[in-house]
Amino acid sequence: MQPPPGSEPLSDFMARLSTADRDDLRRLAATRRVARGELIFKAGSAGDNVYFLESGRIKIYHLSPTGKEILLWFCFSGEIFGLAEVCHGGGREVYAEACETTQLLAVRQENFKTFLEGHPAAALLVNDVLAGRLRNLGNLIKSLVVSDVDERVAQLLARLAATYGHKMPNGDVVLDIRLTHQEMANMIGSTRQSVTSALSALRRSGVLNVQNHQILIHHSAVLGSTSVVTPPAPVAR
Amino acid sequence: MQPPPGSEPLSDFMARLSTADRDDLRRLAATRRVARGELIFKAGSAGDNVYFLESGRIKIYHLSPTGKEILLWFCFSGEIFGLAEVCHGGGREVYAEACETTQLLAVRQENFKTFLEGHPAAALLVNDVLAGRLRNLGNLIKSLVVSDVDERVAQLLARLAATYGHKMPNGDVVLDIRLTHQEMANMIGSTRQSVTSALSALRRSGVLNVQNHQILIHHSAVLGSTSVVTPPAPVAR
DNA sequence: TCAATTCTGTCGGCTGGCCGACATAGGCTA
DNA sequence: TAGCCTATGTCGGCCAGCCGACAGAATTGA
Repeated sequence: MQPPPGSEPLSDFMARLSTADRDDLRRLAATRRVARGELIFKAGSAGDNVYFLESGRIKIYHLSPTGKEILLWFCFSGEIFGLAEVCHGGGREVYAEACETTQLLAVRQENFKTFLEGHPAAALLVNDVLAGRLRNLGNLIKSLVVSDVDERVAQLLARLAATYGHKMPNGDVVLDIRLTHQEMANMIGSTRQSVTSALSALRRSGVLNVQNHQILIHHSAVLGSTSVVTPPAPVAR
Repeated sequence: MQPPPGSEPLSDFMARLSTADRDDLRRLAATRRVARGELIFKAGSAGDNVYFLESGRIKIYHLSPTGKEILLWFCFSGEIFGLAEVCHGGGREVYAEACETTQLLAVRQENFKTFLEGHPAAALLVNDVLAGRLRNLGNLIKSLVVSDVDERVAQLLARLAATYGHKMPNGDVVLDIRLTHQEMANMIGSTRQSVTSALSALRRSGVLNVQNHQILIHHSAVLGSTSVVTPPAPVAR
């Protein structure tokens, strides 16, 4: 399977840090345990900390005035989050919520800046992480604008499978992140009902199977076929 | 006027660099002149350079398989661009095109990385720029999902006015970036016609005026009122 | 073990806004 | 000054997909 647009491996910040750097960073950090459904921070609050996920899973999202959740991305073990506003100053614009019981490290903004100044490799790594997220959001915007719901669901699955899927011996890919249709809808700007129907369409056409909350994507399936490799010639102007 | 969501001043990378750092960077750079409509890079090409805009204006966009342009952001004088893919490795995913005659500096990827390693302040500045763009795209996604076209147009104008508008003595704001309705549509995922009608609606309701390609936003107007400051309580789950 | 709650699946009605289509205005070029 | 090209303005048909509604399945909690 070719890497679908928007999938970025190597998001594990802590793992990519050198051992020495990691130890230095750990010395600055306070640990914190968060239960499922609890907020780590919310829009409007001061962005005084940067966080690192030791275990568990959190989601970063906007909230619309009517309470609709716009899910921007997940963070898994090892990932850094909450630094966009910290880099920039000003309050949070997004919410960070634990999807399951989560263990995390918190580092105060000033301390993290000082740390980066003394650890150039870490600073470049942060660039990398931000750049990857920027690409992801750019791709999401593209698909919001040009793709219909069925396509967006397929692309979402392809992206998730590439990043978090487990490859089976026969080439199939198993995705065992427990996602509700509602959450998927929040990730692609659609509704619960539309995701349900898109998924059953995919199941009917045989590209995937759902068994007890695991999604099994068949080996031959070309999901999210909006290829990036052969863009059309730029339009004449 | 309160700062609308998604507006980020201080995007002028070069200006925020210290004089010494700027000189060091200039030594690594080749200059290049690009005419209006010319591409600096395109999706699929190798991301071997980072660019700095000396003068002019460029736009960063995706292209859909059908040739539709998805405009992610503009860069103006002093801004850095083309680093997301460079940080990350891999080819370009977006197009960079000059909106007018443009003078720019090009620095090779490896050299820029080395430069950042030796200039921590610059590396932090890059973080800042990326973080700002990440926030902007996040806000764009939010508005794509929750706002209708009329609202999105208003938010776009508010954002542009905050970043690039000139304040008049009487409090009105003048926006003199020459944008076609088509370009605006490309920035908010809509169509030329819908932007036209949204703009005339705004004109009719008296919040703005258009005279020879300048948009004049009335002082009292509260454009893009989707405030970030008082989000509703998170939905119970 | 039995509520209580949360998810999944399906259906129809309603509509925002996309997509032609066409007319006019404005800006460049010669 | 005429001619060309691009941008603006307006209209109507059409449809993807949102929304409400409801039933059944699956989970959770006590």
